[in-house]
Amino acid sequence: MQSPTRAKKKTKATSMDIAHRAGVSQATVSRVLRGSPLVNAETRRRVEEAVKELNYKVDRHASSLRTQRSGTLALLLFEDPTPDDSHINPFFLSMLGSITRACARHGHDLLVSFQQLSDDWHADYEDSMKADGLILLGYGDYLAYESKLAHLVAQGTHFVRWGPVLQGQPGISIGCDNAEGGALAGRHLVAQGRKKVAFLGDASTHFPEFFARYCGCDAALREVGLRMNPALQVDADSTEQAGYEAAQVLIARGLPFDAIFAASDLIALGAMHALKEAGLRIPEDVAVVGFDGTPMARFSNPPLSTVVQDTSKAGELLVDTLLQLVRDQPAQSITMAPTLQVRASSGG
Amino acid sequence: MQSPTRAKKKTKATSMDIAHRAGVSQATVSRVLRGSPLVNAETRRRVEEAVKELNYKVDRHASSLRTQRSGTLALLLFEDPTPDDSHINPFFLSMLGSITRACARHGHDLLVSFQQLSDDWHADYEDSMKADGLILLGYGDYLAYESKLAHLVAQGTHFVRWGPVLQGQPGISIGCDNAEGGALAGRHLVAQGRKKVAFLGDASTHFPEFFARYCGCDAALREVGLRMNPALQVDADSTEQAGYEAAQVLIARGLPFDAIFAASDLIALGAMHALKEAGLRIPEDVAVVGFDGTPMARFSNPPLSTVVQDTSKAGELLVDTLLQLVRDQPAQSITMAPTLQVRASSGG
DNA sequence: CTGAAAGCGCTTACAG
DNA sequence: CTGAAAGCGCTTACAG
Repeated sequence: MQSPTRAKKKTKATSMDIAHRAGVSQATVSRVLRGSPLVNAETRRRVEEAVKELNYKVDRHASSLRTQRSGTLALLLFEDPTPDDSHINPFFLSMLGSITRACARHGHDLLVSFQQLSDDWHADYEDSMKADGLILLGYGDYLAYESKLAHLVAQGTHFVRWGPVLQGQPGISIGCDNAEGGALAGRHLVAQGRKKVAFLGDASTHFPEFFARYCGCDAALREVGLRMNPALQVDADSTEQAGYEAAQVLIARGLPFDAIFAASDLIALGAMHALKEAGLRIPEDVAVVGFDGTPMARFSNPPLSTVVQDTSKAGELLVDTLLQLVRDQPAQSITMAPTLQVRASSGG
Repeated sequence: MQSPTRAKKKTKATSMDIAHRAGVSQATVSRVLRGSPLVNAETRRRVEEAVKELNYKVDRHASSLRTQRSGTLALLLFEDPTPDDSHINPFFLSMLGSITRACARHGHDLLVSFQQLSDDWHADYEDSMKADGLILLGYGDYLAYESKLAHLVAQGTHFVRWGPVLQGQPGISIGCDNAEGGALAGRHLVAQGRKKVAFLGDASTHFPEFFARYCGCDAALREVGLRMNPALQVDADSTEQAGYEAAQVLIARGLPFDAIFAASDLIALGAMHALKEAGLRIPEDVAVVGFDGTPMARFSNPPLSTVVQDTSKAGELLVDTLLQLVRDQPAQSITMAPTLQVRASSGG
């Protein structure tokens, strides 16, 4: 099909056109559009009419240039290393959804961008005035990340980060209580009579979120005199493939285990795959609990128990907090409480 | 945790500052930054050095105001009626991901926004100069939609729509060959020996995509002397809940059927739920095929056969085509070929 | 309550 | 190859 004949783009109406039509000065048009209280009601009416007739919209760039505010927030999503093109972590995808909604509710636009951890992102968006503030999202090696955050703080950039609230960390974070989430999983597994809980996911200071989940689970086991066995921990980043391979490694070690606590749902899903291939029954032989509360956890076979992070609320909090920062109001880091969703994978 | 003492925001460097520092005029700075060929190599070097030292970024609003180009594309995602806050259709979520990537590759920013079909979106983004062009995404009643598209064309707005390429439709579309997708499903079910294929999803001109899927499946059955039975069709929009309810309605009708072709994966997932509750075995009693190729299709129980739309390629094509339009280059609608992913739900 | 005027930070003819 | 100057479309003191 050929390109249809395109209507020649009409030259856009400006506030000058509105002024002429309404018989007022351009300044008055601007006052009406900004909702200034010092405009006569009748004048206002005439202007609004002209605006409607000419289908006028304020030019965003002119306005932002003058006010030095863009009315836009930027969401930077990190992925390092670059994953398969089509499969962004579903947890971040739902965050993206709720952040977009929260922005809309607050009358802001949202600029979305994927970044590599290695990129020179730390000085771009706000300096070029594209956005009034930044939302940072993504897994990745925290130690590599921290200096960039410090740089942002030094530059006076407004930003919030999704992630754990850590001692002395630069900037403000909104995050889930990962230790509590781990404890939820651990207590549940203990209640199911499990004693040998394996952990799939990196458990070091490079990934403080995973590490806290591990520690929380360990703490829960210790409440009843048990503990995590480091020999039952296998590194994995948050992909199905990594979970699959990690579970194979775990099985190959030949040590007995009766439960897997996976650092994310994606890891858990991959692990279940490997368990089934090895002829292990879920949950009879091995109970599995994931983390994140992603949509697909409900649909897996068997349905996956998971520690749920409320992405809706998280998105709202991220945007709220960032907007406070942008307005130079005091703001603080927030830790959210996770909940446990028990399903068949852990024999609930 | 209290807000950390924020470094006082330094006043941003402007091209004037760079000019002073490099000992040239502001105009020359601008030329260097825009890559103008008429700048002396040594001059260029000095300017670039100053830019680096002061960490200067071109002010986007000033630049856009002057050039009347924003370097930004807007993605409008329609949802009507408003669904549960957290669950955006996963198919659109992956489109969002691939569109974001494609934009980045082309050096454009992406503004994301959710819209209600009823909103006054048709004249906003481009008129306010926020974006150079629009990408339209979303399900919804096409008949309600069409007049808005015509309006966009009349206004000379640059846009592409994800959706079927229809006769005489306003504007340009990139879409999947839904009839072919339906045929793929139909032929496969026939090959599995199924004869009574039910269809879950609205099959009317209001939803041309679903309708084409239905017709394509029907055509495939007719190739072997069978046909779709309208009494085995139940309306459903693309949610799990609707699929669940539609399957219950179907079962309640009491007519025999040995396969379900669902208009989307979400519908299929909901339907499988209802089938299992009714004691029907998948695929022994009823084979199920979905549509979209969403990630969770792989994880369902049993894994769901589905007609796959390549979201990666779709995102790339949408952005490419829109950019052609923005540059006033000829562009055309494109129909993409779907593929069939056979899994256990259809006894493959 | 309203208008005239300055200025936000760029880009790009125009002149040299 | 470079600079001086106009102007993109607004917002907001300032004066009345």
